[in-house]
Amino acid sequence: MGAIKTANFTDAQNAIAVYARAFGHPARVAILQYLFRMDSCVCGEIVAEIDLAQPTISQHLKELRQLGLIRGTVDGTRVCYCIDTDNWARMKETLHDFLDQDLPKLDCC
Amino acid sequence: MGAIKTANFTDAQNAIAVYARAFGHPARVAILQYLFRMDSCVCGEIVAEIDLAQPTISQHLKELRQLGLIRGTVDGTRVCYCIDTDNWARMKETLHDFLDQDLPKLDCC
DNA sequence: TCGTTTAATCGCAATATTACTATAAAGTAA
DNA sequence: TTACTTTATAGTAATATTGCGATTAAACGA
Repeated sequence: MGAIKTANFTDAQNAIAVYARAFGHPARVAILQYLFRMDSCVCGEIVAEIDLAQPTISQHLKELRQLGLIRGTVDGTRVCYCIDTDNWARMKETLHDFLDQDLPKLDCC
Repeated sequence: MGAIKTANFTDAQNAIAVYARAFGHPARVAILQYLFRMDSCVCGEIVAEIDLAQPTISQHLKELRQLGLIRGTVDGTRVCYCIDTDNWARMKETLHDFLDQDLPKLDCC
């Protein structure tokens, strides 16, 4: 075992979990926050911003890229990264329905 | 290795990651959705709702309880679970600041 | 050309997570 | 009491994740 039994759950539930795992590591949170703060494409400086080895950060960037949350475009020897705003919005919509279900304060327990 | 280097990140970044990992498994998403749908305390039926072994679900419930997102109160041989609405709201606040940073559509890359 | 810079990939070790079976604990009901 | 129900815990195996050193790849500049 050790593998998630995705077949037992709905596509929507699995999608929420996949997005959540993207934010489940503080380095990826930090990368995304940095890209938002810069408000534009950022070439190279991400490794300098975060205190992890370059291959480790490269791996985190790859995960975010594969999920579509960021884009990377080659610029000479560098690679420029930025938030993919369309996919970010899509992700937000997916999580919004889940997070924003509010309840009147329960007093049953 | 294999352990997250939390010391390299801010408390806020780590908090976002911890909450996100709670939603990083579809079974925990399903449990929370069920509790929201029931709109009250739910005793016992969670195991019947989700196609995983009882100890596995008990483990997922424990994680959600330790994070404070749900409460469990003993009722005879059963345990009743419900959303902890106060902590749920706190969690939402933490994640909202992160998720709801919007950008004008970038065209730099 | 050759060296430099930058980022990705490979391969590995350490740790974490998921899921189960078996069992225990705690209450209920006969 | 004993049998039963319900949930938690212990222990374990399989898989996933994290992180890094070493290396590679690709583009640049002298």
